[in-house]
Amino acid sequence: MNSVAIARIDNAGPGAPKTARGARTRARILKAAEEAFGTLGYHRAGIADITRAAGVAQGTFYTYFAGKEQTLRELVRDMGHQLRAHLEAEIAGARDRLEAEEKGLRAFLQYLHDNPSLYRVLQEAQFVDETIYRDYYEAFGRGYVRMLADATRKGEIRPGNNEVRVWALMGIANFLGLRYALWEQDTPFDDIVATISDLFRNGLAPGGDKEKS
Amino acid sequence: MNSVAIARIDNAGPGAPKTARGARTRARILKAAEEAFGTLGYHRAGIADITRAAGVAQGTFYTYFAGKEQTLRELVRDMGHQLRAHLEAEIAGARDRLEAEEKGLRAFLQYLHDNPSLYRVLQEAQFVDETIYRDYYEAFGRGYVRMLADATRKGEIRPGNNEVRVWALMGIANFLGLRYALWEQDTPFDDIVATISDLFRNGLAPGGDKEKS
DNA sequence: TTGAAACATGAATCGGTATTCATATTAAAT
DNA sequence: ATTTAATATGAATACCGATTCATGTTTCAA
Repeated sequence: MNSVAIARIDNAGPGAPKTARGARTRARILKAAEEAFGTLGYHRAGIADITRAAGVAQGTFYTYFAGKEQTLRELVRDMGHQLRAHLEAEIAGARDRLEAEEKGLRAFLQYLHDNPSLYRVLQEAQFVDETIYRDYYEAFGRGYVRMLADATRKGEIRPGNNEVRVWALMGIANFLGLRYALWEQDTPFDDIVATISDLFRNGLAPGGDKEKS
Repeated sequence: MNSVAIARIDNAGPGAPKTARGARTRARILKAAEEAFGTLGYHRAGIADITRAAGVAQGTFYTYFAGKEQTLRELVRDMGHQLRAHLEAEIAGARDRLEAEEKGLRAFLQYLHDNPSLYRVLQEAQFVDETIYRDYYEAFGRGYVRMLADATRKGEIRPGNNEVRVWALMGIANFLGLRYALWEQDTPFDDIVATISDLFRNGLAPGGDKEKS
């Protein structure tokens, strides 16, 4: 009885699978959780919804996850990695920072359109445990600031407070994504990117455009 | 028994108070709900938390509100009105659109700092009932687009897709507010406004500043 | 003053759901 | 083939919190 209890406790953590079968099952559950959280939302989604979609019994969930919240945590981490990897690949060919911003924004909009769960999972995580959310954006922001610093050094953008800029840029992408990639696709991504590109190249103020390369 | 049931049902709605005392109580409950939702979050905040803070019994809550969700709905409406009224007043003296954007951003940051509940209540509403959130931003956006259209007509800003711009601008304010007004106040609002103002006046691209008035 | 409507109470109800557990089944090693 | 660890099961548990309701108290008009 005692040994059983200890075994349970040791097992309480993530319980990494030790078998191919286990790995498959765990992955199925995680994907099912992403879908459930993404469509129903974190609170409305029950463990039952997740396990039903994964095709396993409710108890199986706890073989691999310590609870609902840990699952959300892991999902945010995974989805963040995926997104970042995707964006980095997409902006790889850019000649300069402004072009990278254009490519990055377009890629982000498209990615959100194709993976709508990302937005909801991430935003909801904010209210389940704020540190999940903060960590995500602070990590994202740190990398972004580094890129802007490089660009400043290369003379591709004006000197300025790059940290503030980064949060502004993340806000732009976030809201445009919500409005034009998730809610209504009534404006072509090209138009959106062109509008924001014009903002970055010329600002909002009137007056002659700057020289183009 | 039947008449009682009917009376209950008729009463189920908002149950507008008919007495000064009732009005006071309702207002106390609403303010308590704002605080509870703002600090604990919508899901964690229980009716008991609200009524305790308001100094009334749990049942009293249902004398004035149909339920937890309706309360959130009403809060978002109220807080939205307040914020908009405040911002309109703050940008009233602006000479042109760019100055209005500066004043508006500074006022928004300050308002968020002073009323931190706004952010959380609004953002969480998104996942309780998306229409609450959409309505809020679409209403906000409509007014904003009108202002940019005016500014375009007056030649204060470059022609462009003002709807896209508005969503970008709302995103900027939102993220800067979250980062610099709610999370860490490590950067003076003046610096933030100056950075964003430079973005609006000159873009990110290098090259000579435009003429100043 | 009095009676009815409005307001207030708080304990009980009631539904829901995250988590546990005793019990099978399956996979790999000896 | 046998044994043991890993996986899987799903009903039972256990808790939580939104809502209700029978009852008491206050307000206010007549």
